[in-house]
This record gives sequence, structure tokens and C-alpha cells, in this order.
Amino acid sequence: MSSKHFTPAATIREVAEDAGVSVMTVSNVLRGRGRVGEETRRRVLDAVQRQGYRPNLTARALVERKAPTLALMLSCITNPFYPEFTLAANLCALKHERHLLVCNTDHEADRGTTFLQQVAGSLSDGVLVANYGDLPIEDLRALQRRGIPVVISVWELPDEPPGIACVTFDAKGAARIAVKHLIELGHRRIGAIIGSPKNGIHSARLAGYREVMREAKIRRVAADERFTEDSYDGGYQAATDLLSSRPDLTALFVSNDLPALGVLNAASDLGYAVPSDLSVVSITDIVPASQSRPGLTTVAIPTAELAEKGIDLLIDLMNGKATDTTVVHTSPPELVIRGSTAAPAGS
Amino acid sequence: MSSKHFTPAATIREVAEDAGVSVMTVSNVLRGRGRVGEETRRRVLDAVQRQGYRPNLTARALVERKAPTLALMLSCITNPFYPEFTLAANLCALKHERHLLVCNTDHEADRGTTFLQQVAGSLSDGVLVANYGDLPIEDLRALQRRGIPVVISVWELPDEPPGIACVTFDAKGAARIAVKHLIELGHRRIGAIIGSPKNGIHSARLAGYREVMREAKIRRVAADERFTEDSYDGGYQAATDLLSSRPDLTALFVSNDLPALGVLNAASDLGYAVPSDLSVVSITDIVPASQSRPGLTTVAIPTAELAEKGIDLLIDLMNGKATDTTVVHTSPPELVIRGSTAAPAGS
DNA sequence: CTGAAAGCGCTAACAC
DNA sequence: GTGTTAGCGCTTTCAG
Repeated sequence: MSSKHFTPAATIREVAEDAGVSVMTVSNVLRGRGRVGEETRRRVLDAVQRQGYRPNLTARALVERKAPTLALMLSCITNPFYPEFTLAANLCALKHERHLLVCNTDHEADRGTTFLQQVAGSLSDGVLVANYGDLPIEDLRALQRRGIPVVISVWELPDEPPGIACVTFDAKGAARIAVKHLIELGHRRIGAIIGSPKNGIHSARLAGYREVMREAKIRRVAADERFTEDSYDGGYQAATDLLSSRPDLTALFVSNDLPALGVLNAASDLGYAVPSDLSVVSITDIVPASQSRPGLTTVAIPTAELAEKGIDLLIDLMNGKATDTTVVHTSPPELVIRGSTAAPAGS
Repeated sequence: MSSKHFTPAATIREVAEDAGVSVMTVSNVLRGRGRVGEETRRRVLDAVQRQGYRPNLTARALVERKAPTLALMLSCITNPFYPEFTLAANLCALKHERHLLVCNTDHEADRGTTFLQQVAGSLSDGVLVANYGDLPIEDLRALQRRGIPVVISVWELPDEPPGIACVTFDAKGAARIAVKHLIELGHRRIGAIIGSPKNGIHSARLAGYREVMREAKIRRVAADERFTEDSYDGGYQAATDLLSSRPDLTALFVSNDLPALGVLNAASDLGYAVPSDLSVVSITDIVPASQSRPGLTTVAIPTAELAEKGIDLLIDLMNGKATDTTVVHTSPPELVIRGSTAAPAGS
């Protein structure tokens, strides 16, 4: 250990003594509050420098009744969407002078519950929850009742707010854009791979698919839809299954990029050439979507905006500038055309 | 705001009054310390339940002189290696009853410096730094001098410890395995793409490449080596450049998976078929390495082990069970053969 | 412009 | 078994 000759952490009191002033003056200098003479100010700064003094954030938080962090809960940091989201949230939190405490529930519900119980309202002032399958809604309501600000971001149902402040995007609209793109290319036999149960997290995306299919007067059969896990493997398996049983499909709508990447590889492993034999389109536009070959055509959602508005909403909630029923909308989704979609063969 | 009828956070004092005992008894019950009568215990638990009381971690940390979190610093959460690392570190920190405060420096040196100054020693008891190009070594030493435990993980030079406790892996050995694999397949014209400057973070990997080439009596020319950024785009550009100027190469050693993924696509865009025209091998084995087509042959490093041992070492440091010069080794790297390597054409 | 007193919510040490 | 006293490091009154 470095214990041999290290300088123990200095406290504000020691700095004050060193500078020959009171603790309060040191505090004021450091935070730019109050009025302090230029001369005194310099003496304090010198002492701070000399002692290598850093204010103790824990003590400050206690007396200010304000936690030093904001919490971010997400289900799976390994899904590339979340690092992108986390990055933006982190930067935004920093703007509000907060650090970000990340809880990766890893799809285990009680990890999230435990985290919330321990952290919310003491270590963290508020909680931003990135939407995912097993949202612990009841836990979140319990926090609200204790007066702790909670925001759900990436909420997919703008018309059905959860009773908790949220940031939404037009998920159904995104799906509509994706499926319309296929139809405009001339596809009629279009399957769907949904990364959640039928009434799960991607239900609005499913609804968008069905709606556009209906509008285009395309007869769907239930067998053209597959429900799976929202993961690369989930997409791979569902596509393998779907393409084996319905080999005449010329296009696939996938509800999310990560499973779509699995779909792309499943298709290739089954001998389909994408896009000449099969078109694939999905939603999100995570970085790896542009790195696959062919590149994945997808409908980009405003990931960074969802994160930033989530943090901002949390802050507004703390200042009474927003309520539990506030719904913040984000920019509309946009189609990003890459190599995975084309007109069907023979058209 | 939910302010209409929410229950304000209860303090330990209120719980004590409610239960008709002293604060100390409540504290003892909640932490399982001291001896408390069964009857009293129940009364306390009831009161806790009734009030929805949660201990304030900030206050506890202040009096225990022990921060509630450990800090993790990394350069780029968007590189898939780091989420994998973070996941393992998080789980391990939880085992030691700490939350993890993640600082993503995003390659900006002063973001890291600011973070360390603010957080280390107050919000966080110790700092785990995942190695990356611009390691703020001087800042880390300054922390050490203040008696704050610091660990560098993913240190690549087992024989040249940084004077800071670290967790290493055999980077040179990993590179040796990768290049030997190419040579055993029959390759002789092998280029190298290194994701750092010549004497940068991947220098041990470069040394491994050169060593094996020399042992195999293969004449290298400087033009067969390219130094680039440790990113997908870096790999893509370097490969485009290298393959254009040295089209007779039959194999490429890339120092890291992320640039190797870029190399794979660059090769394909230039019309090379991998592996029949060109073999590609690299180091790490991040998840996307298995999701590319062809799959990336790579030398797996023990990512989770590096993270876990990093956290454990931090804890040991705090207990005086390790010192600034402690070096912890991890399991040897292992070759993972996928589709990106094969014997050169015509052999 | 500067200082002294009080206390944030909790736990360590000791008394009863 | 349980309660009392003291104080972690800081900021918020409010006097000077």
C-alpha cells in the first residue's frame, strides 16, 4: 500500500487553519458564493493547493439534502443501444453537475428492485429508467410516492402514458416507415420478427407493421409473424425458423436492429442473398447497423435525444417544472437506406 | 409533480420514535449488528415497513468514512469491449457491496482528470482504470499520494509494471498465438494493422508479431505495418490503404477486434474474399467478433477476469492486502478459430 | 466582507 | 439488550 508516506485527505477545517480564515470563507471561495476579498481569496486558494484539498462530495450532499448522482437503470449494457444511450445521458447529467450511477439489471428483476431501494433518494436524487421488457412499474410508483423523481425514457406508446413522467418516440410511426419502404420497393410477401411478446415492449412496432399491411391490402397470415427475444440470437433463430416454414417471403420487417443483425446472418447461412433474395429492414440505427455487410436499412430513432431529454426531465421534476404525467416527445424517426433492402427479384 | 400527497423520506429518528426505541437500536436491527431482543426487533421492522424507511447511504458513508461506490474509468463505452468489461466489474463490485460509478472519458483527457479530482476519495473509495491510450498516469499517482487506492486493469506489459497496482494479461503472447496461427496455415506475406501509435498501448502486441515473424525467418518490411486508431473506422482505413499498396499480402494480423471488423469490411469492399484471398486474425474476442460473416478468428483475452480481478485488487488495496507494486496476472489468451482464416490460395 | 453556532442522517464507542 | 454522547465534513443561518 502507499501507506508509507501519503498525505491523508485534508478537510476544509485544515485548509481554513492553514489559510488563517474560517471554514465558511473557504467554502465560499470554493463555490464562488458570498463576497470574499481578493487578498483572502488568494490565501485560501494557496492553502487549497498546498493541501491538495478536495471537497467531500458525500458530506456536501448530506447537508445540501441533494444527492450527488442520478441513477440510470437499463436491462442489458451489452446491447449496443444502451452504451450509446448511456453516453448521451452521462454527458447531459454532467451538464447538470451530476454523476451517473448505472445499474445494469442484466434482465434480473430483483437486481433492479434492490438497486432502487438502496440508491434512489439517498445516493441518487432521481432515476432514469431506460425502457425494457420487465419494467418494475410497481417499484417505480413506490418511489414516486416517496417523492423521488422517476422518468421512463424510450417509452413507445405516446398515447398511453404510464402514469410516470416519460420521454417517448413514435415507435408505431417508425415501424410504418420501415414497412412502407418495403412496400414501395414492390414487396408484398413481408414477414415480421418482433423482439418481444405480442403485447410486450414492441407492441407499437407490431401495430405499425400490421397497419401498413392492412392499408396496402396485403393479406397477412399469423405464420408470417414471429415473436422472439430482443437479441442477436433471438433474431437469428426466429429468422431461421420463419424462412424455413415460409420460404416465399421476399422481405422481413424486424422490430429492432440487434435481432435484425441476427436475421441477416441467418438468411446468409440459409443461402439467401440479401437484398436480392430477401430484404431486411428494422428500427433503431445502432452503430453496428452500418458495419454489417450488407449494411442494415433501418429507421433511426433519436437515441441521444431520448437520453438527454430523459435527464432534463428528471431535473425538471426535481424543480417542480414537470409532473408525473408529463410526456416529452422527441424528433420523428427517419429512414436510413443501406444495402439490406432492394426491389424483389423479378420486379 | 407528485408533491400533492407523497410521504416525505423518513429518517431513522422517526422510525425510532414510531417503534418506541432509540435510533441506535434501529440502526442495529437494520444492519444485523449488536444484540437486539426478538420482540424489539419485530417492532422496529414493523415501523420501518410502515414508514417505508430506507437508510440514507450518503449519511452512512460520511460517518463510516467509507464511500458507497467504486469508480470505473474508461475511454469509450461505445467500444463493445467496455460494456463487457463494465458488466463484469459491476457484478463484482456488488459482491463487495459497492455500486459502480462509471466515467466515460470519451477520449477527452480532462474529462477524466475532472472526474478523478471530484469523485476519488469522496464519492468513490477507489478507482479502477481500464487501460486506454491516454492514461492520465500523473493524475493516478497524485491520487495514490493522497492514499486513494488506484488499479489499472488490462495492463499489457507484465514485465514493466506502471508503479500502480495493476491487472495484466499476456498481450505479447496473444499476438504470438495469432501470428503463429497464420504461419502454421502456410502464410508468409503477413501484414500488421496496429490500433495505436508504434510505442502506444498495443506495443506489446506489435512486439509479439515481430518476434514470431523473425522466428519464422520471414523478412518484414516497414510498409507491411500500419498504425491507426483503435476503432472500426481506423481498421477500415488502414486496411484500405495497406491492401492497396501491398496487394500481395495473404494475411493480416490486426491488434484488436474492433479495427479487425473494419478490416474485414474493407477487404470485402476491395473485392477480397475472406478467407480465400485474405486471412484476418486479431485479439480480444468481443461479442461482435462472432457475429460478423465470416466470423472473426481471434485470440480471446479474459475480459471478465480482468474486470473482476481489478475490483478485487481495489478491495485488497483498501484492506492493506496489496500494494502499489502488486501485479495480478490473468489466464492465458486462447485462440478462437472462426471463418476469417484459412490456408493461402494455392497451398 | 468574515466568523460562530447549529445540524444534515447516520454510526462508533461506551455507558447503563 | 438498549440508550446516550459525540462527531463524520460540510453548508446554512445569522451575527458581527
